[in-house]
Amino acid sequence: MPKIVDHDERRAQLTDALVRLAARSGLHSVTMRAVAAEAGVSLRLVQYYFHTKAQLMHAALARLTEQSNQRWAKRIAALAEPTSTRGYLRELLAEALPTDEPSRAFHLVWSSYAVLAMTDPELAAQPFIEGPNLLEGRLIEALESAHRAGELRPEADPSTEAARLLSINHGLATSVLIGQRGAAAAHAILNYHLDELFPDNLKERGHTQSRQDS
Amino acid sequence: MPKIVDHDERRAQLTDALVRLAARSGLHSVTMRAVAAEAGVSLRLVQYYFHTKAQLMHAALARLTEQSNQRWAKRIAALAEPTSTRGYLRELLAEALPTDEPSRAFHLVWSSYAVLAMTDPELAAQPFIEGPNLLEGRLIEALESAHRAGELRPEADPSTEAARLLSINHGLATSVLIGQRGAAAAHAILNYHLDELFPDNLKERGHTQSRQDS
DNA sequence: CTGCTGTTGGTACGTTTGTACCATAAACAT
DNA sequence: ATGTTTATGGTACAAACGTACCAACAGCAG
Repeated sequence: MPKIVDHDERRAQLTDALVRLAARSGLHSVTMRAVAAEAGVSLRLVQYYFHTKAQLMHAALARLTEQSNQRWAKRIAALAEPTSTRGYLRELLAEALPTDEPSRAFHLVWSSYAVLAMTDPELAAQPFIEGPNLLEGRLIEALESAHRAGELRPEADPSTEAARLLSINHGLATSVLIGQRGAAAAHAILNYHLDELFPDNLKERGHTQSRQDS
Repeated sequence: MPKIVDHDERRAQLTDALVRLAARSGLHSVTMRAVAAEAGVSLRLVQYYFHTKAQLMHAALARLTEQSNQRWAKRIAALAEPTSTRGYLRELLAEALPTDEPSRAFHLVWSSYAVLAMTDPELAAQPFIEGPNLLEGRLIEALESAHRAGELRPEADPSTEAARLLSINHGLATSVLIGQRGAAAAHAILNYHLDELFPDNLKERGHTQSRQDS
């Protein structure tokens, strides 16, 4: 058996090229030829690894969510152990905001797919919504523990709070992508919301959550 | 001069057909021929009133925002005079949520345009973001008056609250469009937020805002 | 009626799309 | 070397796209 090539890695190169292209020129400008050119390979090779365009699109979407999950995992792993729930949430949501360039690219392409899925049942069946759902799971978990610890308002409902946070985050993300708001303004609004979520008069019991990076 | 036809009305028919088509099959499936078929006219007619496809797309976007503004104006005009600020906000945001079919169509098409605008500078220059901006203006206005009336938390900032409301609303809207959440769940979260915005312990001074439709 | 102008329908051209096919060169295990 | 897999090139084809062009009809002035 000659010329052993990692097919998955090759596919990753191609789907990455697709994402790069989509982030730059929009998902509508993604063609087999354009992807081949972006990846620096021949059109024939793209056809070799993805028999049809739909397969390529689906694979790119899968890789997109996979990369996003990896970024999240890395970010919370890099988080210092003794962190407040609030800091944890902010770190989680900061990744979900299109601040830096890779995050911006991700959100742009993901939104493009989301819009496509609104009218394409086959794409809607693809569980790429799991990205947000995974985030929502972590949010619920964190909020429930915070609620048990008495850091939240007593009448707060953790799962609803998680949904609200997620909605705010997505709304802010698109507003930033559209250019309606700057990244700083989005972060400010997010912090405003977290301020309300964690009222000051409840957390006056010497917590070590002092590290305040504005 | 023979055969006098209202050009604007004709254009409206065509752009409406475009929006209808885009809401059903996605903006990517909008072609000159498809729009002509949807409107029940010939391709030549579409070319006659819109020399190029870009003009047609821009006109449809303009009409979309115009119709949206009209719906808002009508909705708040139909609102009974003695309404609480909270009821006013809920009415305003209910229109901005893809609950009924026309509202769903509007959000779907608007999101499609928004995604396009992220990579198309010419489309981004088009001031179709004014729709949300107009809503934000009304929100700020209402929240400022409510703040002056003492219905809000004293430390609340009306303009930030407006931005937050708008973000929540947009996030909820897309989650409903994606099928991640039902319309009822979205409304519940919205009411949850409004409950927090207008705390009960502040409004216990015999206001006539009793009409509570759940 | 005759003729001009606004309006419509049909048709065609060049380009780009996804997909398909065939031959061939390069790389590596045996 | 032998043979199988990987990769590339070229070419082609039907379909759909935006756009342009040309003939024909409808209504009003003279």
